[in-house]
Amino acid sequence: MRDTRTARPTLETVARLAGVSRATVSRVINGSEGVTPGVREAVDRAVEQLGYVPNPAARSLVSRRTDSIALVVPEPAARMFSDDAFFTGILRGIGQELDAADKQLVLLLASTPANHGRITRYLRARTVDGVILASLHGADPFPSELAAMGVPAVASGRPLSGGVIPYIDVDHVGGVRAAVEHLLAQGRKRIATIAGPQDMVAGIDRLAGYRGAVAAAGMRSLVEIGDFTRESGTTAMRRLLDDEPAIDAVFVASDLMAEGALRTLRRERRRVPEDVAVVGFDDATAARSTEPPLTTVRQPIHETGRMLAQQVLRLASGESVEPAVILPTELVLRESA
Amino acid sequence: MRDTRTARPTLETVARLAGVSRATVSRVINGSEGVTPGVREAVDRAVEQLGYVPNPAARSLVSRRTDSIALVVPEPAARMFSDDAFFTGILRGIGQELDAADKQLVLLLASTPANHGRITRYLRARTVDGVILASLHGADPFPSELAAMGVPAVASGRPLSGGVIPYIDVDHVGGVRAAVEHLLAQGRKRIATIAGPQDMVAGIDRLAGYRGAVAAAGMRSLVEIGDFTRESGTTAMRRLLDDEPAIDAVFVASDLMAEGALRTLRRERRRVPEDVAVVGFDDATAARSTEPPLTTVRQPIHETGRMLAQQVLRLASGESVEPAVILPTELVLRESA
DNA sequence: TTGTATGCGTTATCAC
DNA sequence: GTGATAACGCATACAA
Repeated sequence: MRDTRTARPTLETVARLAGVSRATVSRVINGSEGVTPGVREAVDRAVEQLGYVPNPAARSLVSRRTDSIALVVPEPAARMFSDDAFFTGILRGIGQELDAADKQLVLLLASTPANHGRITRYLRARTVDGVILASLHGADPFPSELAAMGVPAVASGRPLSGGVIPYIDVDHVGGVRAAVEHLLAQGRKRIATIAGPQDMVAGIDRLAGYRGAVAAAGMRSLVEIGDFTRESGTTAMRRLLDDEPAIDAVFVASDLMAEGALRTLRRERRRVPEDVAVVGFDDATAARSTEPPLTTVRQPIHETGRMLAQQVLRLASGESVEPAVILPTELVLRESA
Repeated sequence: MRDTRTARPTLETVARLAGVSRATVSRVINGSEGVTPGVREAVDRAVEQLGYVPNPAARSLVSRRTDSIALVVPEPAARMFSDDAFFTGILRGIGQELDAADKQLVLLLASTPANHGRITRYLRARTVDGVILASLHGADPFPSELAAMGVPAVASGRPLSGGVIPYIDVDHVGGVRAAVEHLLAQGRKRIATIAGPQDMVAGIDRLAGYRGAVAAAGMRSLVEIGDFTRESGTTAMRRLLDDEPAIDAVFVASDLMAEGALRTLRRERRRVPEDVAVVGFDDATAARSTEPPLTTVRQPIHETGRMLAQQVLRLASGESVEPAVILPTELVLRESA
């Protein structure tokens, strides 16, 4: 006989206390239809009294659901995130939705190649009902692997590897177009860009947006590539000024790089926005505190997280979802442009 | 008869293919001692051929281990993290250690009170082998709750609620002392501080460190309280200058607030470090890029994460650990002081 | 060294 | 409406 005070109660324990069968207790726990109110009450009391909590392993073993969703974060992404509210923003969006659906979040940090195998194995074991992919770099193998394994999965950002799984992304091109048009409306004549890395969707699409908008205005492109860090913004801006001193505006593909660019402009004694207008992208927290405050393209980070969770939950429950959801971006006017 | 091509293989499937019993396969999988090399090989081949992966639910049901650790992040913490590499740094440290131990990370975002109950239930269900608490705000109820439930748990940062569970923290006081002594060695006469919120350990301990070091030098304290945001640094610095124009140095309890303080100083035309020396705390990425670059107290974030994971793994495996581990901080000299 | 048998705590399919 | 009872997939004590 086991010590009832220390051993965790099971369905059986509850059933005995309530004077019913395990099956009935299970029905009450899972909110099944046909249970007499009186019985239901008795069971609820017993559950309360014993502090009973269902064993997820046992439940999952038979139900074949785990009630948990994995978020896979490749190392390059983790690094990118580290100086920006992007990661935590997405995370909180995801958390909110999973919470509402009573699902758990399992975080998989894909750092090393060894670890990659571990993750694949983990996912193959169906330890989670679905997967959210923070696939920020180019040749990410996860999307196709997951598709092949038949695991419900959605990606954050259009996977470069092709349309094998549904994804959520923001309207990079539209956002950049709005930015450039704003600059044009101010009468800016020489609009350059500091682009992001060209092996990341955000880098690629924002540059494409710039090229398109500038071409539409009959202007020439003027491009420097950065890597989304503040430092790269500083040096890219310097190169830009060297190449083309007549620059009167620059669209920078991230706020962090824009901070760096502002720094260079300050050093070079170019007034912002009088001499050179600057527009960033992200609407990071810091964009409010730069000098001058940064005009930037806001992307709905929290909403992206929520959407990711919503879609993967749909997939996990057998529904199908749109192959792509593109969330709107918005130009936020401050003082730098 | 089930379709062998779609159904996931089980121990049974592997056993048949390898021509042995389930028990033997289980032994091979779990690396038990006494198994004939030949048999082991046959099993490995079968596993490989079938792409067999153990079912975690079944395994956990019988073994009573889940091979996963939860990280509980209260909402205030999540918000704090959002503009700083702190969260991702801790996360990567934890990830690295859990990875090495082949454990999974379950992220629990404790946002709403409703959600709090959900989390407690989840933890009580022993769905994880241990818990890491990112308990950054004052009256966090989790430490005592977990202690009462007997769940292996460690906290990041000394829990204000008292010593109910082991914790990992950094040497706030020592770090601040080094900072103040550095300022004293420069001959600074009027050293103020911008402290953090006084319901967070980091806020409390850093202020205590400042008071101690200043008192030891026979000087008076001069304190303004911020909330760790850039904006609060800006306004606190302004108040400080109003109250005591003769200030020639300030220790700021976070780099983010220090950025704000630098901004105010720049506006007030005070040269840094000539007129006013500034020392921050954290060594955030941005500390390298401020103008001038920020002298600051570095805390070993990654190491903290690793230590958290190590300790909780020890607890989970039945060992006991020190009630507190304090990691060293280090003064990083740049140009602001 | 290997195989047999049992139980882990649920859910679900039956009868009643 | 409720109660037996059979899986679910694995680890392990015990036998052989």
